[in-house]
Amino acid sequence: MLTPERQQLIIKTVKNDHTAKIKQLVEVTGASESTIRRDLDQLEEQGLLRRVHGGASIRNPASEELSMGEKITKYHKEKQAIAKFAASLVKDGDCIFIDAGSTTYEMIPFLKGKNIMVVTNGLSHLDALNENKVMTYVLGGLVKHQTGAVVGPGAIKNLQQYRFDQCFIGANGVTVEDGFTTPDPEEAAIKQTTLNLSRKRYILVDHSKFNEVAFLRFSDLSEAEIITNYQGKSMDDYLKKTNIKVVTT
Amino acid sequence: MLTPERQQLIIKTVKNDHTAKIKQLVEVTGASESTIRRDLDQLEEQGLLRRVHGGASIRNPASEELSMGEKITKYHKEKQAIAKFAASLVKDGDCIFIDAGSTTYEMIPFLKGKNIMVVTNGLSHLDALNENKVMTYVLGGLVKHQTGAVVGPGAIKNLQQYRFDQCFIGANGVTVEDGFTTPDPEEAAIKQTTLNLSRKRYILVDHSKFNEVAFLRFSDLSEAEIITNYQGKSMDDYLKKTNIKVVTT
DNA sequence: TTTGATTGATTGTTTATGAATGTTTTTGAT
DNA sequence: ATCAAAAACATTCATAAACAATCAATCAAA
Repeated sequence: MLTPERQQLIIKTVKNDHTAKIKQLVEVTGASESTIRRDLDQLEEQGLLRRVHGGASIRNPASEELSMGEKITKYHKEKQAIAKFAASLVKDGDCIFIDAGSTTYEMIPFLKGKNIMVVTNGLSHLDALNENKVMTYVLGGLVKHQTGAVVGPGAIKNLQQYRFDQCFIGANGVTVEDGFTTPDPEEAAIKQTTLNLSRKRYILVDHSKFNEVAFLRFSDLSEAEIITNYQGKSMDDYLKKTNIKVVTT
Repeated sequence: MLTPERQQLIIKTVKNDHTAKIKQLVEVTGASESTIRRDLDQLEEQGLLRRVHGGASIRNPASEELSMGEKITKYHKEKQAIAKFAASLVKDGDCIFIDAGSTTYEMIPFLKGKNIMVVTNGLSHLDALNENKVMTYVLGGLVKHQTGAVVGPGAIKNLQQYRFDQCFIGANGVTVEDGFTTPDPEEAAIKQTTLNLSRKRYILVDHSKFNEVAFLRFSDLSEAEIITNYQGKSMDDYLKKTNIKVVTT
């Protein structure tokens, strides 16, 4: 048996049971104990599993589930800077919508103590909003467990009862031609509806979303202002269509 | 059995019962008392549980980061038994309402895998519903941060779009004269409205709520059936007014 | 044939475990 | 409140299992 094949088998076995003894792996692969140990060393080096006395286990057995607030997100520093500026636009007395998503989530600590009303479809936002003593309305509707967002026709209908001074929306792609795009149809519908109900409209996107296109378009560039840390090319083209606030980390 | 597997099992057991004796853990894992003690030391070190004389418990509610599901609740065993029976009444295809509260929360693990639709106003229920792969609608409205419940006129209006095969409601007080009572006006309104929208109506209350009266009455005894572990006096008087299922721990 | 890499066996070392020890804490009776 | 018994505890120690390190054998490529 070849080395890569054997290591694949090891990974598969460990993943399957969440844990595997050396003896099991010897039996499964037909290799010797020494070889298995060497494989485990390598696989741990690559971060694919965790060695424990007696065998191996998957990497994160102890810290089972982290809420989204605790998850490590890409470009966290950048998102925080974007969110901080966005939050600075919110004035006492405002009624605002905060979209589900990791960038908008970062706004919440910066809203602390403000006398505002927040509506959100992001379930993972609720704890943070609570901690920061912000008056919160949660959107009703189907819970999309994967992302912790509230979606569906019921949510749209519920949403239409509100009017917002400002809304803060995330996006997965931004281009000059296609505007703002996102992969999920139901979330796209929420974003679209929200934009229609808001006086001031902000899209929060980090640099990695620029010049990318996702499956569904939910708005033209001109419909909302952008808050980002992007400073790359085509900036002039973007600026012809809408206002952009560029923040630096 | 490998260390991580054993420790996972310990965590799972402790989480499930909110508390576990060393002897139980010895039995469950098949390890010796010494090993269990060492594991508990480590797990406490990692902040995953709390050691107490005689065993371990989940961490105190003092650290705010725990969801309600993990908080220590009084009469947990009893509530679990009540909830288990309640969940057994739910059949595939049902649309049900689950009220916010610690007793109703305990139903969720017993709903695992059922092909049902759940509507809830309990935000702390959402994670558990997610984990157990139950299709969930969250009620929209004002988030009452103290209890993690959705309330308010908007919530009532949102609620009225639904019709339920069954509803499972909590209460803080039950008496023959005053029926079901609860301290919070807004939550009372939710309970009342829900009862009106449901075909089968169940109130889940542990023994400590019997012959107690809270501030607001939200229903007469005859309006709903009771699931409880109460076996005290006046049972005949209660039975004249409604059906009571008594469960034993 | 030589070189380098991989393997499996052997070595002494380290680690996890469970039993045994005496100590502390809890409990219940006075 | 006080004391004695029981339960739970921390600590120690011996042992068996798992370990890292080493080395010779094997195999493939140069």
